[in-house]
Amino acid sequence: MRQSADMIPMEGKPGEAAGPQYLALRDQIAFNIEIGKLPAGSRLPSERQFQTSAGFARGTIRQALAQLEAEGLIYRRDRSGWYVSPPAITYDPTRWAGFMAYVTEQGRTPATITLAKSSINANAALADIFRVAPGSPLHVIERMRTIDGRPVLVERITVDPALAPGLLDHDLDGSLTQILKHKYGVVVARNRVDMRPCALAKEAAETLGTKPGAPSLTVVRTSFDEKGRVVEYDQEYWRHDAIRIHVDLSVRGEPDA
Amino acid sequence: MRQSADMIPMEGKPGEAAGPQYLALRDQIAFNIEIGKLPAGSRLPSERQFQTSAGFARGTIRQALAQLEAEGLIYRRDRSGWYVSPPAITYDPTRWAGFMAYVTEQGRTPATITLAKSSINANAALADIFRVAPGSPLHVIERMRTIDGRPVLVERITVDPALAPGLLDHDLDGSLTQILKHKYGVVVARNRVDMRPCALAKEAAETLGTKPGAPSLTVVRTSFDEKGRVVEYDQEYWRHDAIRIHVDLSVRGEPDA
DNA sequence: GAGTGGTCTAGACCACCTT
DNA sequence: AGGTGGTCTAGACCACTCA
Repeated sequence: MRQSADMIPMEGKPGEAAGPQYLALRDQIAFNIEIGKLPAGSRLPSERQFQTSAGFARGTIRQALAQLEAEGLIYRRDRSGWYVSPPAITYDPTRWAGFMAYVTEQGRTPATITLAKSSINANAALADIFRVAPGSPLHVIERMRTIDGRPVLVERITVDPALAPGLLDHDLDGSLTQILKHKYGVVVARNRVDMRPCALAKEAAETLGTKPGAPSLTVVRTSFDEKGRVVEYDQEYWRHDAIRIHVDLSVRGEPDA
Repeated sequence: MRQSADMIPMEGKPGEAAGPQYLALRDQIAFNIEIGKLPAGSRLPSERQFQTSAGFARGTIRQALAQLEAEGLIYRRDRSGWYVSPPAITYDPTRWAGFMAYVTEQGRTPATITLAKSSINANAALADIFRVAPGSPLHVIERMRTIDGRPVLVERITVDPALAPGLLDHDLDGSLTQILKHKYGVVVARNRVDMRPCALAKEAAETLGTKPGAPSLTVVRTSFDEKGRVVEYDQEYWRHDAIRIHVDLSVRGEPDA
């Protein structure tokens, strides 16, 4: 039996200030998410069902959905449908725990899939980061990580083989930092993290099962050992609705806000 | 004299892998930004000029522009046009400097405009944060901040009047933390920062001169004094292309990435 | 007042996921 | 095979900005 538009009947919402129609539809969907009529992970009616039930053109529907996506309330699975976003994971760059630990702590189920491992020759940018000559060999690992089965990030890790020869022969689905520490005696002493909102490039979008341009958060992490050598250079692309940054600090330096 | 589409002639770009037309147009525009033909702050040709020169329907043009906006390469000024984004400001939540200091340090010109100041009664959420009874009076300040004349953030600051009576009578265009420290002897000892990508709500969008749904970064900062009382609760909404987070840390705790 | 982006319509075909 | 979202067209009118 086909599912009709009103199998997930949307509640109306008390009148709002007039505005564009797509925002009214956005409000209505957001309202239904808030009150739990559309629980996390559930699927929204199809765009064409909205067309019928809401009476707008499909473009208008898609504007409302794109707005909700930008807000992090819903996400899309390419050519499958729109789904309500699960809660985000909180990430604290000053705490020293990895993905697996974070996610487990927060009552969710993490998983890692290694997509590719290869050896490349350093281009100018990488040569500069690792302080090696351009063309030097570097290990590159590409992984995808999921929370409760939903892909939330793709990452590309670069490691200097001088510090970890034969690294690619290990099982890389766990903690890389652990492998570096226990198998190679390489210990991370300093960490640099850069974050910025961005949009998914085509490739990353494909492996995350979404569309190029989907909003995203780029996290670039550079790890140094006690001698200041770069141990690990990790570029992560997160679904923007899956992560939340939290930092807790005591004062040092001069207040001047 | 009217400006014709080819007053900013767009360079063609070496052939790319086939894909949607809007991505091809995106690549072309991004290329022209990279090579400096479209410098930071400059205005792009109008959508209708693109329609003529690129030969696509306007919807397709707008898709390319929205993609570039999501990537942070361009931004819009409502009903005025599309502009190339200036470089982002780097923000380090572990460093103890305010907006004015950051921006100046990075060779840019900051400014603050106080939009509104008022007294409200705490709702449930705020009462919980400040540990006061619901309905207790609270100071609320709304400000907009600009870099080189471009609005980049709106913020809403809440302060407990018990700690700073008469705060609203001061000039609030400078550093609030300074005022609290020097006029009221209130010193911030601990700081909590939460960040997450989001989309601008209607009001914030209007004051930033953009459209609801424009990508954005929410930064919520809670400041405590040495006794653990909440001194300042600051909700900031940043244009997502204006900010970049940078954290530099030494290891503490257990590595487990 | 001319031009801009913002919103909206009503179609169409396609690639891909799902069953 | 049927349904989904992804892409694209060719119009239209509006609110607003800017000179």
